[in-house]
Amino acid sequence: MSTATAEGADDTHDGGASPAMHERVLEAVGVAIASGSLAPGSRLTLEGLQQEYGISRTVARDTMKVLESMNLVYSRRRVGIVVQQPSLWNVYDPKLVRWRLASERRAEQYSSLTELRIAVEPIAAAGAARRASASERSQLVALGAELRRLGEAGDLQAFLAADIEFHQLLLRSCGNEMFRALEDMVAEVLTSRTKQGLMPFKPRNEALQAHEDVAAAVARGDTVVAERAMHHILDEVRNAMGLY
Amino acid sequence: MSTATAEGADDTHDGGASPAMHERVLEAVGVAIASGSLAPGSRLTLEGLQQEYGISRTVARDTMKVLESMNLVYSRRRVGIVVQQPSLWNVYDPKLVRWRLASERRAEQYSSLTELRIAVEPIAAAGAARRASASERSQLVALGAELRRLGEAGDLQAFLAADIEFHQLLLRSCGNEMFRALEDMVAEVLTSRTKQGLMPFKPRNEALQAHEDVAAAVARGDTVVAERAMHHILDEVRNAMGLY
DNA sequence: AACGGCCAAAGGTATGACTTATGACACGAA
DNA sequence: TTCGTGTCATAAGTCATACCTTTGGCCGTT
Repeated sequence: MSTATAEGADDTHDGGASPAMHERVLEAVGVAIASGSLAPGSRLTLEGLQQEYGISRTVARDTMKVLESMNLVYSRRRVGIVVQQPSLWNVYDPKLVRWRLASERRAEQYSSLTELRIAVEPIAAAGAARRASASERSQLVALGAELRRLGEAGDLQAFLAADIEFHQLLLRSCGNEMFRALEDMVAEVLTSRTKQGLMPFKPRNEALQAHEDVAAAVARGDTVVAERAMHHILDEVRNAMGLY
Repeated sequence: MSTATAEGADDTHDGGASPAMHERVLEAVGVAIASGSLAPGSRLTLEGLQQEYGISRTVARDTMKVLESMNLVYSRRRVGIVVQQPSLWNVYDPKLVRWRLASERRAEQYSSLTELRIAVEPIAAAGAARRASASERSQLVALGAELRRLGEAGDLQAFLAADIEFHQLLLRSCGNEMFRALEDMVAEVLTSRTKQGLMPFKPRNEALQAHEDVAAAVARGDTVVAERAMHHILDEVRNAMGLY
C-alpha cells in the first residue's frame, strides 16, 4: 500500500490534493487499531504517517488529534503516537463502533451492544410511557399493529424495517438523550440479527404481542407495564445469547 | 480576553508558545457549546478563533477537528464552523459529559446519567455473576461487608469512597467493555449525590443489605438474584428521582 | 421568475522553520 | 557495581505563509 493513494497521486504538491484525504487516513488507522492489527503499545510518528499515506503534516496531525480525542492513542514528545489499551477507548464513539463491527472482532462488539440494549430499552420504555409526546405515542401504537401485520405476512424484510423504526422511536421519545444516542447502534444490531439468520422465519406470536403491549402501555402512560413488556421482548434475545 | 494568553505572551513568535494552548481553546469552546452559550447554528471561523485566542491556524484546526469528531460542530467551506444540534452530539464522550456537568444544565446531565445507571447496573450485576474472576468476586464481598461497617459507623465520607469502589468494581468485572466505560460517570454521580446532601444521614439498612446481597449473589454466580438485588438498590434512586 | 455565470469568503492542504520536552546513553562519583 | 547527572538526538507542538478548492450569494441575462 502506501503510495497507491487511490487516484493518480501526481507528485505535484497541489495544496488541496484529493479531498477526504484526511478521512481516508483516519479510517485506515482507526480500522487498524480497532481490529488489533496495530496492537496497544505500537508507536507511530507523524513523519511515518506522512510517508505512508503521502500526506502533509497538517493532515497527519488532524488525524491523530481525532484518534487522541477518542482515546485510541496518546502522543508524547520524543516518543511518537502510541496506541492505547482498549480498556481506555471511548467505546461509545460511533466511529469506533463502526470500525469494530467491520473487524474480525465483530462478535464481541455485537454482544456488548446487545447487552446494552437489554439494559437500556426497558428503562427507555418506562421513560417513554412517562414523557413521550402524544404523536409519538400514537405512532408507536401504529407501528405495533404494523409489526403484527408484517410479521404474520412473513415479510421479514419489511418487518425488520418496522422493527427498527419501533425501537428507534422508543429511544427517541424516552426523553433521555443518552438513550437516544444509541438509536443507530440498535438499528445496526437488529439488522445484523436478521442478516445472520438469527431471527425465526416468522416472528413468534409472543414477540408480536409484547411489542403491542409495550406500545399500549406507553400510550396510556403505564411505566411499569411498558418496562415489563419490553423486558419480555428482550428475554428472547437474552436466551438466544445464552445469558440466562 | 484574547491577547491575555496567560503568561507574558511576548510577540516573539516563539514557535511553541504556551503548551496546553490547544487544550485551553478546546476547553473554552467546548464549554461554551455544552453550556448553550454558543447556540446550535452559531458560526465560528478559523480566522476568528486565531484572533480570539491568539493562536495559529494549526491549533485552531486541531481544536475544531476534535469538536467535529465529537459532533459538536461541522465545518463547511465558505461558511465556517457551525455548532450542531444537541441531538447529534456524542453524549457519551467523557469530555462532553464533564463540560455539561460544569454547566448550568448540570441537572439534566445528572438525571440522564442516573437513568443510565438504573438501566445498566442490574445487567452488569448479572454479567459479573456470570463472568467475574474469583478475585473480583471476593473483593466484592469484602466491599459489601466494609460498606455495612462504614454505614453503621455513620462515616459518610469513607462510605462514599467504598460505595464508589463497589459500583466501579462491578462495572469493571461484568465483562462488557461498554459498561466498564461508564465507571467514571457513575463515580461522578455518586459523589454528587452525597455532596448535594441527597443521601440519608446514615445509609438505610435495606440498602446495606442489598449491597451484600449483590456481592453474595455475584460470588456464587447467581445471575438472577444479583440482578434483582441491584435493581433493589436502584429502586431507592428511582424513587428519589420521581421515576416511580 | 428561472437559469447561469462570476466573485469572494472560508476551509483544506502543503511546507518549512523553530521551540520544547524527554528517552537514551555515556560518563563520572559513591 | 550502582546510582545520579549531563548531553544529545528525536519527535511532537506551534507558528507563518502560500495556494487550491468549494460554494453561497450576487448579478445579469433570458
